[in-house]
Amino acid sequence: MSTHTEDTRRDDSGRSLYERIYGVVQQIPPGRVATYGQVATIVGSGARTIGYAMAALRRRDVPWQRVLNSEGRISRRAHGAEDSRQRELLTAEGVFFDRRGRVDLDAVGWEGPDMDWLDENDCFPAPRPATRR
DNA sequence: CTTTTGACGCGTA
DNA sequence: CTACGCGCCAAAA
Repeated sequence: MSTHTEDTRRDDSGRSLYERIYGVVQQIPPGRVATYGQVATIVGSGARTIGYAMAALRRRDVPWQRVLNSEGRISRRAHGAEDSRQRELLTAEGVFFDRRGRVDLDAVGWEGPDMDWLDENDCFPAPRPATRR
């Protein structure tokens, strides 16, 4: 089909940036969480882009619920409220939220893909998310 | 082509 | 703790 408005940003393996992002998120194991910034560093883009990709997500094979913000909280949606489903899904896989609605990134923060995976997928290492302050 | 719109992060005050 | 600014940038309008 000869369109000119479709996504044309591809890497060497023919994947769009969003597809690469989804590929990274799929590596996060159950019971662990990554941050938007962490995924961004891994794919080499800005943190907000990860949020856009999650918002645009239509596939069901991507564990989007495991991506939290740098505070270890569920980011608010455009409407202003948190997604209660995200918290349910994480709770169901054993991720504990404290009274302030935060998870302990030091305890459940994902360490990222191993070097081989990063290499094969043209990604970069990123620091494990940690509790700030 | 331009403008708008965000599931972000971090420094500062 | 809250509030604000600004860099970031793909996608849709």
